[in-house]
Amino acid sequence: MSENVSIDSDNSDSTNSKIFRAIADVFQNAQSTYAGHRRHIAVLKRIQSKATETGYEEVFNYWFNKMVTLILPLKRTEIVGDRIVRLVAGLVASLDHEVESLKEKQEDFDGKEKIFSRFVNQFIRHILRGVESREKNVRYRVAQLLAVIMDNIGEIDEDLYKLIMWSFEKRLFDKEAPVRVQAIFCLTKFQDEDNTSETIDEASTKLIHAIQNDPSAEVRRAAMLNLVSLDKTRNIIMERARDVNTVNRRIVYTRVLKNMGASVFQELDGDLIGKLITWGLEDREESVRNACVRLVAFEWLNLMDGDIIRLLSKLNVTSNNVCEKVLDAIFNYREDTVAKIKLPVNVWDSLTAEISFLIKAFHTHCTQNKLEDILDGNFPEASRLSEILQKYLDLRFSNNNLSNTDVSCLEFIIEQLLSVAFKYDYSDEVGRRAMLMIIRNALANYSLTAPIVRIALQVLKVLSINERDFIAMTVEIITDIRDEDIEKQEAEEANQDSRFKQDEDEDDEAAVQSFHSAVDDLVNNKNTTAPSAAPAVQEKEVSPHTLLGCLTMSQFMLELINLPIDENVMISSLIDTLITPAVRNTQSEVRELGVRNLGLCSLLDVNIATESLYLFGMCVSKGDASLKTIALKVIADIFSVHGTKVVDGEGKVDSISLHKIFYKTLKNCELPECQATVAEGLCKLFLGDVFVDDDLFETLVLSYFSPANSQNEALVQAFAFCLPVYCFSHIRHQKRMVRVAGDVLLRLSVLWDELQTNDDSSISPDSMLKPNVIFQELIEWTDSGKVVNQTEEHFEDEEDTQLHFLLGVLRIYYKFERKEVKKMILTNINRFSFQDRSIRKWKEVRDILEDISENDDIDSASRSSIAKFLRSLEEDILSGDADVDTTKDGTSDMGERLSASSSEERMSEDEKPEVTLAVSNEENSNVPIAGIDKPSGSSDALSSVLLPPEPDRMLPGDVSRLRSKKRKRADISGSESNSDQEKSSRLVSFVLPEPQRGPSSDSSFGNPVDDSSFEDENDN
Amino acid sequence: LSTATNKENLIEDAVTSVMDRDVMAYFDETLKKSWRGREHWKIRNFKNRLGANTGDEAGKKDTDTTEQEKEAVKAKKAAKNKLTIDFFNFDHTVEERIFEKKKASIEMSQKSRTTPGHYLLPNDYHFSTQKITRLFLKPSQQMSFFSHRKPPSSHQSVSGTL
DNA sequence: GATGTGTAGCTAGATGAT
DNA sequence: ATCATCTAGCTACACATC
Repeated sequence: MSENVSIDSDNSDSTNSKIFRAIADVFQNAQSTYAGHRRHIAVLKRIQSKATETGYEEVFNYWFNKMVTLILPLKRTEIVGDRIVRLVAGLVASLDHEVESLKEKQEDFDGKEKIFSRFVNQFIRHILRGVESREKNVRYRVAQLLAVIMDNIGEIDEDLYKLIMWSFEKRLFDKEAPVRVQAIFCLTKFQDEDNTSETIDEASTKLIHAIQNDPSAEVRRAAMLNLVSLDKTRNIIMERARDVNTVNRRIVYTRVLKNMGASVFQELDGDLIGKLITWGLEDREESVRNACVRLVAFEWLNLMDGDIIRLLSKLNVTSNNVCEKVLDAIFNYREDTVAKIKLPVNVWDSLTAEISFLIKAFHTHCTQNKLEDILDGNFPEASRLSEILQKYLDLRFSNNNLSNTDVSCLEFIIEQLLSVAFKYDYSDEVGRRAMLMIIRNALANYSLTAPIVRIALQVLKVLSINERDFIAMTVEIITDIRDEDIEKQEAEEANQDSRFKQDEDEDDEAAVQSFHSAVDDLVNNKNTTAPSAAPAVQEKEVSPHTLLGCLTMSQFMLELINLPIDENVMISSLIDTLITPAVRNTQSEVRELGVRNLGLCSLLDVNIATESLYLFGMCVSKGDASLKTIALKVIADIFSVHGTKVVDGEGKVDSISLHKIFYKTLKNCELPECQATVAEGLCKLFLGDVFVDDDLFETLVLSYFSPANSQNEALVQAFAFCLPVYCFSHIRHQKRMVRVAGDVLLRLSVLWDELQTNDDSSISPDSMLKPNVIFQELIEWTDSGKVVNQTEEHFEDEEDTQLHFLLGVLRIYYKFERKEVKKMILTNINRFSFQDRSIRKWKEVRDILEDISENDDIDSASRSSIAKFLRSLEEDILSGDADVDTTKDGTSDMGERLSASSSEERMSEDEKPEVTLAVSNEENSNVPIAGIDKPSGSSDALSSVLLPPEPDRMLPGDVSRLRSKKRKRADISGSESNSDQEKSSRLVSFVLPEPQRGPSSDSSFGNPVDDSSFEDENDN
Repeated sequence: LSTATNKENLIEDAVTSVMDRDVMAYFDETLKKSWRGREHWKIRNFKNRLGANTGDEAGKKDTDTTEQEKEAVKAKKAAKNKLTIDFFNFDHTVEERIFEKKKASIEMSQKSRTTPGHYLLPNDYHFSTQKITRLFLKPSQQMSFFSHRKPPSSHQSVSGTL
């Protein structure tokens, strides 16, 4: 249509030209500033109106479209574009408003409405011509225009809606993120805001898809802020509190939740609020934490008129463990509010869950900040506190008609009071004694929940004269509970007529029976003294419920004490009468508690630890996931406390067997929690220098990078934290990393290579880090400049430095067969530091690199990286330096280390540089190496990684990673190659999950002393 | 153990704990941003380098640079503000190019349209030096690793409670 | 895909308006 | 006094460029 209108620029008087100039004039002025837009809009409306009246409506439209078209190519940041867009928005808004008001007044509505509709219709259709333009700026401006039009228009007709929907469906997947953002804005208006049906409308569905799947943080943000808040969409919006983007996370607190006002407490359930606040307060980014603090301590608290109690009740204090953090935030950021807290004397008589919690938090806060005056002013004497505690204990336990909520509320109050009591001032002896009485009484006579028992024992310990006294009291209580239970049972048995509990008794029968036999075993085996209780009582045993109670109490007690057991006869008796039988109990809950208790005892006594280690090993080997986890923790703690003296000796457990258990657990992807536990435990032990084995350490590093474990967040995060801490905490640690780094890199590169080519694997290729990233991380970890507490040892010892790692990698350079991997290595060598002064090694590095540069087929990036490296090397190290070898430099070739049976063993001195050069030349010709190095090319080595390591197949391909020098050595001492192969198969099996292969899988360890020592016992 | 040894140990432990605290704080600080390990460590490295480079210079240059920056910013803003479109005289053929479509795709690859992880962070296990120096079974008991170094054989790592 | 530049979205302190 | 508005400066992310 527009094409019919010709522009006759010569005839300046023509109406056409007048309209053109009038419109152009408005645009010309409007582009430079927002000021005057209102006037400009009025002018445009007048032009349009006049043009329409005189039959020039289409001319107006033509020129208007033309003007707007001119700003379409402007890039996003061009303010001129935004101004014109705003002008259009203003015009549309004004016209729409006019039509609406006319509609209300019922005058001249039809005409205006039609004109407006025609205008909007043709305009949208016009700019939509650019919706798929090749120019991203055009697509952006088109989407932007559409968005602001939608913002300012009441309704559009069905056809237009469909057209826009159809066009913007595709723009949601535009290559350019800003276009997608505008597309989101556009669709926002098409959502059904008061949708009550089950289904979600089309537009919202698209926003939901974008909020979760769009790679651009800004698009997800736009979707998050514009998705309508319905029951169905709320969780989807709130989960953005864990968005990978910091701003998005922050906005959940500063806008989404803030804008909800007090309705959050109605619309979100308590669990979700708890999670949101926990996430916010624990976020790694300070800005997010601050945003969350502001929301809670300012917005929400202000909504409650500063009433902390009201806020706590909104947060369901009894079931939400976020409240502690919330109060911390309030205490730290709202000193105004804290200053207003006054505890009236009578508050203690009518405690609620919320009040008691506030009291506890307030007390903790005052204690931590040493606010003695406030403490004195608000908290009563210890004796009074004990009365208060007694009162609530009575309320809880002297009344049989309590509802469940009453019970849990009272228990919550008691727990808070005990927490207060734990940090209380007991300088008043009367108060101390009063409290002591009540605590002892409560522990002995009431059936307390585990959290209450725990805190009560902590209080008891504070009140006791010394640790021995504490132990004596606690053990006495435990014994009393047991005896009383048995007496009660006897009494019940005497009353033969009462049979209403028959079923339960029968159920217990079996457990009791096996418990008996277990105790018999124990007594016979260990020759320990029988419990001091009368022998006749032994016929009856405590009920499972009481047993659990005793074990729990014993556990909490043991967690609090440090005295050696040989100074504590009472604990010995506890072990004999309670703990050891529990370990042998068939009920898993009892057994787990028993193991935990025995573990805690082991921490106190090296002999118990040594004797029990076998049992713990068995638990790991044979137990279910939860028993395994406990036992692993026990073993780790035992090593942490006692070191390695608990193993390898007369009658002691073999450390090799334990190591095998660690290996086995670490590679068992079926039990990720156990993997994570063992990972953390081993890291601790390496950090404590309890373990110093290079092979085991290498396994840890491989587990970290293994694609099989990439989904095990706990494991990955443990390593991500511990490995750098290990490497940077001591130079010895770092040297261990240096020794394994080359081999780690090679193995993982081979594996990555295989994953890229073999896409049939169940493991997706991108679940593994690319070798360059691994290489970079290893370089970082081996940078001696990052080690803390550096001493002279540093400079004295030139062995196993980062340079050693570099040299090791370069010496096996041609093992990295894939060109991509070679490039990744070469382009990262400049990350190595030049701290090492070992001239001879640097020269070897130079020689190898020069050789690679000359002879290997590498791309320009690699080549320039080498050149750059060599330049820096000349300048920093080799400049002006004669051929003097300044170091003692006992060659420690990576490969040789691998073939050595012991990690600590130092290398032979016969290494010559020319050997390496010869190797390089050999590789240059790209001739596959013959002989034992590579029996069947690379694929064999690769398949050995991916295939389950068969026991009888000793992975010949893997020997190939030993280069010429290793070959020499292997020839000389064949016995060592065996151990290397054995290690290979073991390590390799870690990298990928082991397919289920039944019990024979252990044989892959190939060690004569296998861990079958942990296999037999339970099977009888 | 004699009382003398105990005393020495106490003193040593005190010194140790101070050193440990510093070292631990250092590690917690430097590693807090790379808790997800892998991929994500890169950002930290990048930042470290920037910090290291700018550390040395200060003082006089400060004013110079700010002035220069201000000028530069002004100049740029001026340049930007200058851009105006002539709505009276324009190239009428431009419209052709503006609406021209592209042969190549202007859309995202099919693969990047859906993401299983939904761009959410994983659970944060909050590993810290505090956490890894605690015993599993007795979380209140801290071990000291970082400066309390003895030969592995005579190792007795648990020191004090806390 | 590494690099330097630009930008969005705060954050804090100053200034002015009510 | 309390509340808006403005300004400079900051950082993580996005963009552009090679």
